[in-house]
Amino acid sequence: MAERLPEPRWLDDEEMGAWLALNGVILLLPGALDSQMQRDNGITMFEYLVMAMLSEAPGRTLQLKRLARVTNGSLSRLSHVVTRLEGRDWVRREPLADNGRVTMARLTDAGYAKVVASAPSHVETVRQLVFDNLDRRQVRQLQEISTRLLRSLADDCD
Amino acid sequence: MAERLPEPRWLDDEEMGAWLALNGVILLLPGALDSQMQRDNGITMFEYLVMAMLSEAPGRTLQLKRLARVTNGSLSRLSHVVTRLEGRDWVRREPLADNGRVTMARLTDAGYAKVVASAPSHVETVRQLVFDNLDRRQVRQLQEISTRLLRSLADDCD
DNA sequence: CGACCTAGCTTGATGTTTCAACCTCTCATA
DNA sequence: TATGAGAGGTTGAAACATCAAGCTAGGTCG
Repeated sequence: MAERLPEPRWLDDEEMGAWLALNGVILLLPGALDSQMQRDNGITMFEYLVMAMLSEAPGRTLQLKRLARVTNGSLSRLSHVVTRLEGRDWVRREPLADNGRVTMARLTDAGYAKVVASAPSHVETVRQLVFDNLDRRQVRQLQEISTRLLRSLADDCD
Repeated sequence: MAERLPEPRWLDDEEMGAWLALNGVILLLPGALDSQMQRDNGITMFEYLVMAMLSEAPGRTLQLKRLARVTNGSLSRLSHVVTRLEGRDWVRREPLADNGRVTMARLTDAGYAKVVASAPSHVETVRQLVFDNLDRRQVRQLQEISTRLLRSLADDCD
């Protein structure tokens, strides 16, 4: 449990300040987005993400593995979600003829309609919670910073 | 479901890029922190946060309502977590004599020891996942940006 | 004093995520 | 042409969060 390492590299004041603020954001933002989506559209943020990614894919179809990657979710999580979405007739699983171990997920017309109907209120929320609070310069900084963090998070779980 | 509002204020390219990256971060970072904490210390990130906040409070004691606020969690969530932590003898509930409807949470000595033992590996993880990827300037930018977002998130749920 | 109102907290049901185990199919290799 | 390894996917159980309902103690106002 206790590592035998020397003194840990503690955070200094600037780092601690940044960390507390970031921590609050990653704790509150997902919840805020989720509850808006649930209230206005009756779906999870993650379900929306899955369908949104499908809606932009060629043929509105994507392999589950690939879908898992673009949504930053585990394969297991995705499988459960796709099962739920199939139950609502928004997505259908389709086996691939020439490769028996991949499964494709295809967005149905009803699913596409659902995404289209849910998008406006979602974008408005993102705007209110994120971009209305930042100026142009900060938007670019946010992208640069997030991209760097994302890179180190991504190798972690690949 | 469909608002009767005019055209939504869609995101432009820069905003969309920033949003996709930020979205990845808020999707992956909590999971990464949680799984490190679980693996190395056998507790949830949120349980750690609760105990860490208590460890810095005067008398290692805080009212549940207040504890809920500083951890950015709901009262209900907190109540469940405190029950779990009581079962492990890390926290104790203590009614307040002069006001029968508040409940205090006090960190036990064992709980304090647990926080102290868990801190180093946690800090190391935060460093690897966040600060090792940023330069000094970006740390300040991150703080400024996160603080702004946090402000708009906080009035949302008060 | 007595009836209501609200703050603070708890609880149980429901839904979602995670974890570990498992299955099936492909491909490389002998 | 077997055989083993590993990729892709599924599933059930356990852990956790959220939601709505409920409970009790303090105030408030008639």
